[in-house]
Amino acid sequence: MKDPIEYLGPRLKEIRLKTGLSLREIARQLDVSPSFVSQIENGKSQPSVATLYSLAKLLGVPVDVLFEAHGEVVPAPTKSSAEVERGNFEHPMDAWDSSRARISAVNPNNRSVITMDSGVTWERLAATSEGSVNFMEINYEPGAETNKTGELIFHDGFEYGYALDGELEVTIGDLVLQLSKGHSIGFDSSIPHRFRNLGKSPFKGVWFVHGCGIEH
Amino acid sequence: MKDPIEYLGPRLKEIRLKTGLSLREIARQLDVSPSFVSQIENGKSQPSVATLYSLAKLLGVPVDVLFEAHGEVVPAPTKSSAEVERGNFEHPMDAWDSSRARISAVNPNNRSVITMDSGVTWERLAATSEGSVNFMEINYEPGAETNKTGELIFHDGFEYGYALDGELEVTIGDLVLQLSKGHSIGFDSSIPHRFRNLGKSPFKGVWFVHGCGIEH
DNA sequence: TCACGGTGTTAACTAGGAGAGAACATCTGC
DNA sequence: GCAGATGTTCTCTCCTAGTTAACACCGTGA
Repeated sequence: MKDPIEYLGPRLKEIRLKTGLSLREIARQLDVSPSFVSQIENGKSQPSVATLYSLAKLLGVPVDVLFEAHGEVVPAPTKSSAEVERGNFEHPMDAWDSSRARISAVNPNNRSVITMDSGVTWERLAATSEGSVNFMEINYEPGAETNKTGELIFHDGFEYGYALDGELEVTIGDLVLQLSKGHSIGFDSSIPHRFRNLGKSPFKGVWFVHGCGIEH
Repeated sequence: MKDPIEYLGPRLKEIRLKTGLSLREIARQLDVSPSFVSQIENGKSQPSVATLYSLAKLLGVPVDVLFEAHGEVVPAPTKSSAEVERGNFEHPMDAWDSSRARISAVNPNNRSVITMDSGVTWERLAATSEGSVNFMEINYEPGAETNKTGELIFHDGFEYGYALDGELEVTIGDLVLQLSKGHSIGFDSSIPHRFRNLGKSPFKGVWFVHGCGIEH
């Protein structure tokens, strides 16, 4: 039996490529040098347990899978299309300014709307006074995706979603799942993720994003 | 959040003791010095990935287990069907224990359910690892109310709601409003509040309760 | 065409810690 | 008493995790 640790490097690279993150981006997040990440992936060096752990966390996989010899390669590449302009801010909970009201009630035809890339809209469900929170209905038109470049995004905090209508392909780390009416999810937003509507009808969902107030 | 790596040593010791192996025996098997094993268990030193791996293998546990905070390995994530319990706890976000998973996906017929007083149920929408958060679908049968005594309740944190179906009378402070499909609210939970279903059909809504980040 | 930003790779180096080895203080049971 | 377990805490060494270069390779745009 060969040493499973030999596979660690290649395995890491495989998973990283699946997430679409660059080696340098990983390094930036882990606060190590890019060269070191390269050395790890090529088996020229080994991480400490600490970096191994945060590496696994960042990629959204349990540590154990890093020791497994082979994972099946899922294609899931990209597909770019027409260009649109986007609302851009680095964190989804900064989408709206926080209000001062302690109570907020919103009815459906009265919502504040933000239009993102290519058929993605956010409608605010409550004008909260909390700065670190965003409560909204998200809409993905058929073909729409979080990021038209196909890259996965990540940010501090947690995200919770409830599917109201339509279907949504959700990719979190190397986990891919299909969300349909009534399904719900919750996940650590620091795991790289992406949503895509591969179906024929628009997807609607109740979404809740909140930061943990951690700064880096 | 504390560094899970701090737990590694104690966790190892705990598991080792459970297996009945002596520290020196472990050292012999791993081909390292007994003192080093001791240093690891007491957090005075950290193993390399290689020794960490063979350590886990020797103890017969997946590596991930070594990073979990405290005992009770028990992999089962409460997958089974609707378990029914009576709810009494002081704060709605303590309704379920926080899980360790960073990603949680739940489908509608697989939710963990808590039955409250008089026709009120909570169904968990995500087994979050955040302690201060609760993401759920709430159900108010016709005639059901938050508190059958008619009193208003309050607690720390914030609450956000989205009405899926039916009607709900919401009282927050001296504000009374009617929630119907598509309506949404958000409010400071420290304001005394109460919900009542005065209609003829059950009310369903997506609810999100979260504390102010206070640890307990 | 060159410049510039991105990507991943390798070499040379260093500081810190992984791990050794001894000596320590317990407990048994003979 | 001693001989054998157990786990702990020193001190010390040498290896290696992680650095800073500089490297070559794209694209893209001016």
